[in-house]
Amino acid sequence: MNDVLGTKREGPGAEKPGRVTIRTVAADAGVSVSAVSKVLRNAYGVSDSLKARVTASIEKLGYRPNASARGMRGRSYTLGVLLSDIRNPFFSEIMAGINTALTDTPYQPLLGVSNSAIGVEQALIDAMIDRQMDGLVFIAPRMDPVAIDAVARKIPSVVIGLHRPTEELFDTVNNDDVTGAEQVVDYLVSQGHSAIAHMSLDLPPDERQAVPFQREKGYLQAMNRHGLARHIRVVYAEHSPKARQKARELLSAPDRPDAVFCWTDACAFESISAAIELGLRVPDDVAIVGYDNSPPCDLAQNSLTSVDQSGRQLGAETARMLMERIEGRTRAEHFVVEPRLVVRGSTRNA
Amino acid sequence: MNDVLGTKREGPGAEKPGRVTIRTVAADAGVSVSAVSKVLRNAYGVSDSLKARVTASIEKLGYRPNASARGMRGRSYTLGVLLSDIRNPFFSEIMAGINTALTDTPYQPLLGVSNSAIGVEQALIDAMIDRQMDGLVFIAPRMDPVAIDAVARKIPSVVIGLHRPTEELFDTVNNDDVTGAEQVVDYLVSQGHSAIAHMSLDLPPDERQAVPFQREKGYLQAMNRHGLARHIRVVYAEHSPKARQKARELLSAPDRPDAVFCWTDACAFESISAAIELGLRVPDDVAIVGYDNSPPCDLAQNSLTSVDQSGRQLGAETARMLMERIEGRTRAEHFVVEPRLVVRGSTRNA
DNA sequence: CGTTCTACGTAAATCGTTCTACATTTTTTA
DNA sequence: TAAAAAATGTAGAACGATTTACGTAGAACG
Repeated sequence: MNDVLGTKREGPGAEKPGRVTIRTVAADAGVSVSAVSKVLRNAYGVSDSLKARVTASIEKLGYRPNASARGMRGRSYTLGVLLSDIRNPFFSEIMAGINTALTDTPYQPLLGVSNSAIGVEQALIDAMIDRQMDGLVFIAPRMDPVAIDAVARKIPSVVIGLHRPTEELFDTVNNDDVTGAEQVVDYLVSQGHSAIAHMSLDLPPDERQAVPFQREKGYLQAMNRHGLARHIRVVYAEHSPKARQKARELLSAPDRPDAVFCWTDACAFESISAAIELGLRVPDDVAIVGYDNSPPCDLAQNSLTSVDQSGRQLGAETARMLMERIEGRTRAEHFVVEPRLVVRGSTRNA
Repeated sequence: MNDVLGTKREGPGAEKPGRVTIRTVAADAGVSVSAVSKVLRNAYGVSDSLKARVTASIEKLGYRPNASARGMRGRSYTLGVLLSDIRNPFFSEIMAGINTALTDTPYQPLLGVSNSAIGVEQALIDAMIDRQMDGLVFIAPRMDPVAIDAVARKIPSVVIGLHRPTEELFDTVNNDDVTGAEQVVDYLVSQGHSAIAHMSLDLPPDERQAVPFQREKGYLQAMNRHGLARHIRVVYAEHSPKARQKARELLSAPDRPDAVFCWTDACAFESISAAIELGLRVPDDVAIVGYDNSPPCDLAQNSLTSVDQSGRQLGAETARMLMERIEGRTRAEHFVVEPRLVVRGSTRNA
């Protein structure tokens, strides 16, 4: 009922059975807790002999620092990754790049999935800040850019898929979407197409920095440059199920385009599906192009011509930049990779 | 240089500017820190008036509890989800189910991605334990089942995709893979097929509880039941790129099967690709069946007959079970959902 | 030989919660 | 109306690390 002898810690060296903490290590190595902490953090003022002793004890006891305790004092060594759509196979390439770049660093990436729901996205960010994450990666966020500013003011952030070349609050990582889209149109024109339609994402009109808008911009520029202004036709659709319906409408219209440039692979797969359902041959009746060059492009049933933007590289750069920011860099960096068109059967007969 | 007035906390109510903690709230509401904590945890002994006052202050100040600090004392309200393969679209259905079930609970799921690498998987688990996660979800883990036992002894765990009906240390969530596989074979036989091959995953021979093994078992049972023992043929392949090669070999052999049952959709998509590359028609020359009924099955270019196991439901059940376990349930629960065959064009002409 | 640096260690405060053990009402019961 | 029980609130000790401020040897210096 009352304090039985032994209920409370008995002297500085004692501890609960089974639980290995920094004091267990200190006791085992015969040094102070602070000394162990120094070794853990590679801090200044540690002799080789002390370091060796402590390291041996850590190894022997299988000690692992408690991340919550660390989080209370500063670093949690955890990076939050905000994934707007787990279904997008391109994003998994990015993740692979991030994971690889973080191997052998003390940082651990943990993902939150928002499914493009803005409310969820904000809640997820709050949850990550509550959890003392050291930094945040946004992958193709849907939320209000102003809200991102607010977050970046609180915590080091890198955003993938948002064009803000003069942003100072956070770093950005992108491919050159305008150029990529132009490449697509240039190529289709070179193949003899002229009635080239574009399928984009249904976005609020103020999101000029968003990826779909940039791709649309490249499409429009190139169409105009080729003197195809009268063939310009942009269709807006939401995500997958709706995209197929829109594609069906587009492809069954009397003035059907002879090529469709879809803003993302997923949309292109839906378009191929719609074409097949309508009895159209790809590419003979209609050529189809996607964006991201995600793994399914390579399947023969898709054989989708697409724009490659090297997700792994983007991911790796992102991880590097975020770590730099956490270590203290304050000037923003904006990384842009050049996209590259990969031609496959959806635009050309084998 | 030395302690300037104001450097240290001045009395219990003072705090660093900008940082809203539980004491800020307590000061604002004119109550004790413990009282606020009680309100936060819905603990016993709080009057309505006190609760109202505290809630108002929390709202007004925009206070959010620090998860690290909570983690130090017990709950971190974070659930770790171990995803063995982020590319698998079926897993994203599971995630959607988990997310939905966790909305309006205090728990936040965070994902770790292992890409089926066993070393990474173990490291990820350690990282999650270091971060004081309240519970763990394993989605189709590849690691040694004995290692899972060790983890489950430390932290409440639910495992999806591991058949252990008598396990007491953790809960499991599955569909009945044996039945599902039997349904596939039964259906193919009813459609007149007999030379039905099976593509499975290349696994160490001791993993009897793993999903691919269960599906193979169902395949074998059904084949035998139909008197098709001499047609039994199982091909083992690793993940995607290798699977296509194996499928190509299988389908270009002189004794080519007239139907292929693939252990998972991804494998089936690769098989369709291989068939097309070889100039074979699906389903006329070869019928193909997958497992999981993931979203791409529905695309016309795949039109893949597949076994549905309702990922959303599995995910929701998982979340429920894990929360129960965290709240104290110790008896294991093993949830099994009945699979259901969804017939599409890959086995039947439209 | 006394003084000043370094290099190496340590003690103790601190981070923001939770939660046990009381203290103080208020209500119920006898 | 006194005693017991229930309801409500508080003080303060954890939790496990980091980090500041210092103490103590030697080494280097004049």
